[in-house]
Amino acid sequence: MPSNAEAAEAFRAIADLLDVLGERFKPEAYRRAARSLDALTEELAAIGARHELRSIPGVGEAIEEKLEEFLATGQIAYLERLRREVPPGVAEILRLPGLGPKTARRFWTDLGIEGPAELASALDAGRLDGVKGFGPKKIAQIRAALAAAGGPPSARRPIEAAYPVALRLVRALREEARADRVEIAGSFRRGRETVGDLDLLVTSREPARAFEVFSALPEVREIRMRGPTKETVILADGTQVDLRVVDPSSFGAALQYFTGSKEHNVIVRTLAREAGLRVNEYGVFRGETRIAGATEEEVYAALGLAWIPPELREGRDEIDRAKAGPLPPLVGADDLTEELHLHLDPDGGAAEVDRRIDAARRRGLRRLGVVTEGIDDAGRPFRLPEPMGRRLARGSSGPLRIRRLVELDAGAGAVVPPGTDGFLLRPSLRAPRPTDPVRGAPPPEAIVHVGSGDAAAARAWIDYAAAVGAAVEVGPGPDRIDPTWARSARLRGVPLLVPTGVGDGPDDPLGPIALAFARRAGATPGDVRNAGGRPPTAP
DNA sequence: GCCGTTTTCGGCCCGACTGTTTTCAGTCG
Repeated sequence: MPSNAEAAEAFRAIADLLDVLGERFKPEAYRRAARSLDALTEELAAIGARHELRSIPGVGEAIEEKLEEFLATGQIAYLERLRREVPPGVAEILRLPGLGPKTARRFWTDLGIEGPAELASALDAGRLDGVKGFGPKKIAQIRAALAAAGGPPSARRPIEAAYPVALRLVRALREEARADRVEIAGSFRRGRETVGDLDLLVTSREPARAFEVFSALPEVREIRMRGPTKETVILADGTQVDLRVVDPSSFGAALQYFTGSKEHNVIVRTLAREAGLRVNEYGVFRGETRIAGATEEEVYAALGLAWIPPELREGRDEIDRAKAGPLPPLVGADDLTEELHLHLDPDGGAAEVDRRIDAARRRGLRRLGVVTEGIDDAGRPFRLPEPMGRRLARGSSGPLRIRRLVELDAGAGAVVPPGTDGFLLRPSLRAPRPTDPVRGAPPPEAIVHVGSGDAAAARAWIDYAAAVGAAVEVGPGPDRIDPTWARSARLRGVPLLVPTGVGDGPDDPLGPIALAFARRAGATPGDVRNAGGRPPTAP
């Protein structure tokens, strides 16, 4: 059965080919459908089985037919036909940076160039010299693009990988460039699991200085373009970063605009047009008069909308909900009053215990759950060294209570040892079987180490959690569930466990990203086990 | 190809930047 991602990929291929053929609006229609498929929280096949494909935004009569064909046969005849019509190399030229559909089409139809290799030899033979529209700089740009094409493609990376880089850039702009405000917009701000490029937005009384400092950062490998308000650079690891300097009076509008998503912004602008207004990155305008722009709140308010958290701006139903009034507040960092899954470094001794307890106090946590035995994060049997355990036992004081937790393998027939305050269950390292019992145990507080990669296992564990009243841990990495699964769990009434990252280093992405994922799943404090959400109950 | 308090036709976001131009086309986000 083809996956949602495979269907989206097929539609993007159709869009590229239609681009080359010079179609005006169809390519965007297919891309829009592809983005909708990526955003689905359900498998396409299930929607198809209910005959509800047309309910997907951007799917009309023609695309519905193609989806049904794809689900039934794994192929789309229309795509196969387009592929026969356009030489495969022409689509490859389209993917070179700086070369778009118009240019790829000209190469193909006017010059008979059907792929990157032919383009390279045409350049060497001087066949582009003197051709209208191809000056020396353009030709150099094409050569550079061809040379870079052999290298690694700049794919989207997991957000947790981009996190430390993004923080470094923000710090440099604040401290060295003395920018007044610095925000990361784009999919990073929306808490997407993967980010393509980074969009940085700053206000500064010295814009030139901001660009100077930014260009000179050691991470910057190449300056791709630079104008008076915008600069694009490529970092050493291939990440593209856009820096924009905006006026404080339009900072909110710019932040709204560059946070996206694209689908969200299209709906926002359509709404504005219906109200006789115009929205761009400088503000909300009635005629030539700007009526909002300094903050996001006033931009949304000018359109009759409550402010919408970035994590929800995906063009689903968030705008309809914001018309009706303020959205229920999503879980925030201050709502997390407990940590339920902390592993200490067993070699850290008393200092490690004290450091984590101090951090928990400073953060105002009421309960700190430390795994004292069971299985460590690498999957090995684990028991906290006795001196650390004793020090931990003396840690409860004031409003902070220390809890001793045990982490068990579901398949091991494990027994919950006496003297512990609760337990966490993780899928068996061998064969995940959600029905595997843990002898003599109350329901686990949470299921941890459930990844999103194996859909069948994730679904089975969410079912199990629903049956016994356990929470499921959300967060980055292959051992936690992603926002899509977290949303599905939440809608089934399964509470989420959100790691706090208490005591982690300042660049450690675990806490902030886990929180963003929970928010992306639409979780309010009541949906989160360690934010005072409902406690475990027997089945 | 999709969509509709501008619904069955006629729109479809729009501004920044680059390169090659002498006023603009193409690409990108």
